[in-house]
Amino acid sequence: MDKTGESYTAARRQVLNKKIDYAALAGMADEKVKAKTGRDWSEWTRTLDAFGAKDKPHRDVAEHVHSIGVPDWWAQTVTVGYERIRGLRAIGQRRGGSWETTKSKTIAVPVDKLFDAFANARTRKRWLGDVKLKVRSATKPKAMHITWDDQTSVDIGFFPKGEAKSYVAVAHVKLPSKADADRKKQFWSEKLDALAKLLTK
DNA sequence: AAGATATTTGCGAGCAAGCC
DNA sequence: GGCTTGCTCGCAAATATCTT
Repeated sequence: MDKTGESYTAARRQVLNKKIDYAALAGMADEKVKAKTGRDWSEWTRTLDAFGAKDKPHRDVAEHVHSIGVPDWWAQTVTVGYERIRGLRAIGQRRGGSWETTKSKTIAVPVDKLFDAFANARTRKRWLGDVKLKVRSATKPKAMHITWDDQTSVDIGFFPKGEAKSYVAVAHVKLPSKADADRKKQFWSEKLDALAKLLTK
């Protein structure tokens, strides 16, 4: 790698486009934001800096954005994107500094069966392995909440998707660091695959 | 390889319940 | 009472997968 050349290129890109990769940081393409909110990221960054968004809580910023005429959902997106650009938060980081990661999977099986695979300890063991967890609560074929063996918490949601299909969404919250979040994401990715295989077979 | 379709992802809101 | 934590849900873009 040619470090000098790289940073040189990056620097030049900044000068020429003055955009850097805000879009990548924010996780939302520049054209999209521009189309929906009337401003692209560099403009938003300027606008919000001027507003003093850096020192304000999310809610206030989102409200301000909304008051400018941006629709609900986009107000959130813009606010979160800004915070990421400014380094106030990273992907997966929640209020209070904890992290979360989500994983979901569509499986060609009715919700009941899917729910069962989680609710039934024996079935669960077949794809999840022997994990020490505590089921905090379980609501019919809709959702389930679990306390993991490391005190983190796992939220699981089950949703029907047409006739015989359904999908499960796993959210692992309260992770202490990004490394943990990454690890859990990988973990769930594998387990969910295993689950799909098991049920689909 | 382009286009169409399906799946996946991250996030906050709002209400309920629990705790100081 | 007021604050924190838990529970559920919907949204729209991004990414992956399948067609042709």
